[in-house]
Amino acid sequence: MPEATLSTRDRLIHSARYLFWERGFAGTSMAELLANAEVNSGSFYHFFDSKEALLREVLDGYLRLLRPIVIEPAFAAVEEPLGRIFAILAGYRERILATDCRYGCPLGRLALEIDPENAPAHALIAQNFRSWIGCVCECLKAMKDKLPPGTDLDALATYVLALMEGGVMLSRSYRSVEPFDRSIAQLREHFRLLLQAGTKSP
Amino acid sequence: MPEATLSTRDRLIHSARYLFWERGFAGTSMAELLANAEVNSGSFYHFFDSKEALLREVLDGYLRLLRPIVIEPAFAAVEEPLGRIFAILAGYRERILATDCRYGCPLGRLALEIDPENAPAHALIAQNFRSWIGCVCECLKAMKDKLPPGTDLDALATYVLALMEGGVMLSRSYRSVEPFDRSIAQLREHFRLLLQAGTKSP
DNA sequence: ATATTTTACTTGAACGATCAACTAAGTACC
DNA sequence: GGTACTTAGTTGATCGTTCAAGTAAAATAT
Repeated sequence: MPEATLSTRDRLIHSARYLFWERGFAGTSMAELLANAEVNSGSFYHFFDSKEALLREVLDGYLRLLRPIVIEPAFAAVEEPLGRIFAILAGYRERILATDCRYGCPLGRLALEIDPENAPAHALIAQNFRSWIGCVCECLKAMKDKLPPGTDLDALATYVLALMEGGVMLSRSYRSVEPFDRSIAQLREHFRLLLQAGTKSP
Repeated sequence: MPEATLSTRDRLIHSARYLFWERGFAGTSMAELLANAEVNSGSFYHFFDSKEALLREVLDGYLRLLRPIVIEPAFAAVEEPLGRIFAILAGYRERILATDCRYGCPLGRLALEIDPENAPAHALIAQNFRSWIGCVCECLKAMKDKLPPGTDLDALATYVLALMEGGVMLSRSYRSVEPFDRSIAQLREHFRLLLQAGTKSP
């Protein structure tokens, strides 16, 4: 996969992003990574101190890719705030279908795999989650007046992320998009009820 | 940890259950497993064909442990159907706190880690999830008349599971029970709105 | 402008440790 | 004497990492 135009360092990050997602961190061997990136081990250790240092770089990269890859396409497709949230979720549905229901959120996977004592890695994962929640929170703020007064927007956004991660997980083990769809349908119902309650006493 | 009273086979399953949860499947080496169970490799291969066969046995064990360990204590504590669902979720909150927010659902972790091509393992994981959903569905059926007519109980139970898994995941990366609590609080609100809507037009 | 040194990066073999898996000889209880 | 199980050790492959030797271009000195 690595393009000839990419630098050695970028090829390593590219391959790591793919392999850590596909096989996990422990499940990816250095040999596999080096072969995929077409890099010799010596060059690897010129750019990175260790496999773990590369993981941190990958997690940092996700932080920069979140908006352009996950959020912006959804925001570009829909104007309406609530529609934007469900457009983000529809993006994950696409990913599930594109991988024949083998999809696992790369961050979710690492969140559960990486040793909790690896604090820097978990800090970066949490930062990614916070950034995702922040994007959803933007939409919620834009529709704040339609929601019941006093609604905890941050908690609601966290709820959306938790549901997405759980839905993706279930769809992977079921090898069917159905549990994801069911979960999203219930979330839609939740918002319908919230908006209904919001118009009652504004 | 393995008690002297346990058989060799049971010690292996016991240790595997612990280590696959703590370090993951790929992250657990045979040497570590054998040392933890105090078993020699020859004995291991007398009882199991491979490390993967042991994984299947562990997943099968979870299926048998779900009700006695996860469900029954919650059902014993609360009588009211909706309260029972939140008692199950409170059990996970306890696990998060007991592990100093390092908790990862053993099934969720394996669902994201295990290679999707490992069909037998994923079938067992999905069976576990289905069983969990079934238990929650029991509660929902018992309060069916209080919910809006035509509510998809199975979808609602799937929704609860997805939310629990996502909440556990976020709390692990945040190293805080807060995201879990926030998600559960929103779920409580969802049920409040559902029950409110259910009493309007019965 | 040319010679010299420094820096940046690549090469691929080799390190010791550990990996999952297997075997054959042995013990213990029927 | 036969079945069930344990013992201790070996297998060759693979693990993440290191290293000495090399190249090519940029920076510095003459």
